[in-house]
Amino acid sequence: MSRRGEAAWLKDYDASAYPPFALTVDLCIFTIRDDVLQVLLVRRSDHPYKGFWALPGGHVEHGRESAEDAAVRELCEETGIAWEGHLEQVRTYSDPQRDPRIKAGLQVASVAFAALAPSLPEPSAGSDAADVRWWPVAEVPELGYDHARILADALERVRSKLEYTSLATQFVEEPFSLGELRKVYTAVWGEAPDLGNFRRKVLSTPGFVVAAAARGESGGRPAQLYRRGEAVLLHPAMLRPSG
Amino acid sequence: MSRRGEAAWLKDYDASAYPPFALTVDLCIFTIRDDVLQVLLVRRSDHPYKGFWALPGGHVEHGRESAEDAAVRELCEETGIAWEGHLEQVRTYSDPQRDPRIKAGLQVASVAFAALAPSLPEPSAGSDAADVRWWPVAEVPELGYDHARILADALERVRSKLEYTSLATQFVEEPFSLGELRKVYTAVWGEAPDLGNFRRKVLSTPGFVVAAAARGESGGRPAQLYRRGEAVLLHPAMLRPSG
DNA sequence: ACAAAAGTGTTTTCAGTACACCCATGC
DNA sequence: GCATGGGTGTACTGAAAACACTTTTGT
Repeated sequence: MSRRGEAAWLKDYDASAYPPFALTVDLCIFTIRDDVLQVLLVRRSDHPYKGFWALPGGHVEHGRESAEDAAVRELCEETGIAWEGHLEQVRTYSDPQRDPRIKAGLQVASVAFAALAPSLPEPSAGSDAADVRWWPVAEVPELGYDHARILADALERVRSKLEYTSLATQFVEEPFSLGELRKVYTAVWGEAPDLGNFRRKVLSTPGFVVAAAARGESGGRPAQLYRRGEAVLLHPAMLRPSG
Repeated sequence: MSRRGEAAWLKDYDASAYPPFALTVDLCIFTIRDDVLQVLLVRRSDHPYKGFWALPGGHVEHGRESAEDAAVRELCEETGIAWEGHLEQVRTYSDPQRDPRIKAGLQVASVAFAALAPSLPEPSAGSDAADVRWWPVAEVPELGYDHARILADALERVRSKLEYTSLATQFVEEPFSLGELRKVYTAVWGEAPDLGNFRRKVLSTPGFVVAAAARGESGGRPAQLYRRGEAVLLHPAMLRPSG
């Protein structure tokens, strides 16, 4: 097939033959504050679901962005920081009834992402949000759209990814101690992995963490500090305490 | 928020304010034929990528379907059977440049699915395909769009899901012998798990398989037959031989 | 001295690995 | 008998679980 051949059919191509979908992204931005897993929610200042708490997100800009690009852009707009951490596509939600705008002839499909971050600055409400705040995942209020479902899926994804990847290191600021890293697992799983076994598992997995020279101080004995290693997958997995 | 309140803003909602996306599904339909993992491909009879082999798929019907619904419908159209097996959403591809129709002003986002099936009837070419056939995954030709990438992602998903779920049972017809089930792992991983260890792992996992009364005959000793159990997750996972 | 956090051993238990061996059937 | 596929046994190894214990700091 030649480039010239492509151009020919493109001239005749009728884009309007296909009814329009809107493509949006929804973000589950997780962090750990006060040793508890928290998620960023915004209170909607516009219809639909005006007044409801919901996941931050927005429209993918047509012709210029992928859903991933849009997620990074929205993350920046919502949290005020240039995103550099891990961004995980969870899944896409496209049920026609999931967004009330179907009644106006618009079917909205949304690509959900999970983002993990070390503790972030307190966010400030943007243009399209009446309020923004971190919520402990156990205390989230009723959410608009199908965001309760999306959040549940994202949470399960994060929990299980901790088991077989080095994802937990995305929640801590470098350099970090093994105690800090263990707190991540404790917060996400709701139960603390055994201290000794945890240390052995992390240190015996090549590339999970790499030692950093410095030592910090807190209340007790200074800890050896580490940075993130190159390893992504854990083989075998670190199993959560109660299966 | 009242229903009455919703109706009010909907009247003023301008759906055309958002540029149109097309939403499609791409299907990686896997089966095992001749003890080899195979995938269904179609040869495109229309632009774009006319003449290229590609994954089957098509447009989500606006206002009437979710991507999952569309996947089931396309599966039926492509393979001629009412789908009852497992359908796994892999991820969504939305890079503006992934589909040449962006030059005609249409950005096409595609939700990819992986479907697993026991051996299916030989497919016949449908209206929008010049040819249809099964391809061993090691021998697939050059593909149109970004389908090589999609297929690679789906393959990796299937391979890893065999490790920690009972997904393999979706590839065999009930009732099945453990030898048949083991062939699934062999085909997907490219290496045979140890016979004895495999049997022990499967039989010791509650709900992986349940014994069926009948016994079959082939060339050798008749095998105990099984049906799929209720278990979905394997804890701990069954690891593939070479990491 | 004592609290707090880091870090080390040790014993038990269990699961994965590798491989050898026995069973039932058709030809 | 022997090929074919089904099925069992066992010794070796290594990692996970549970828990006790020691070390180094701040106050």
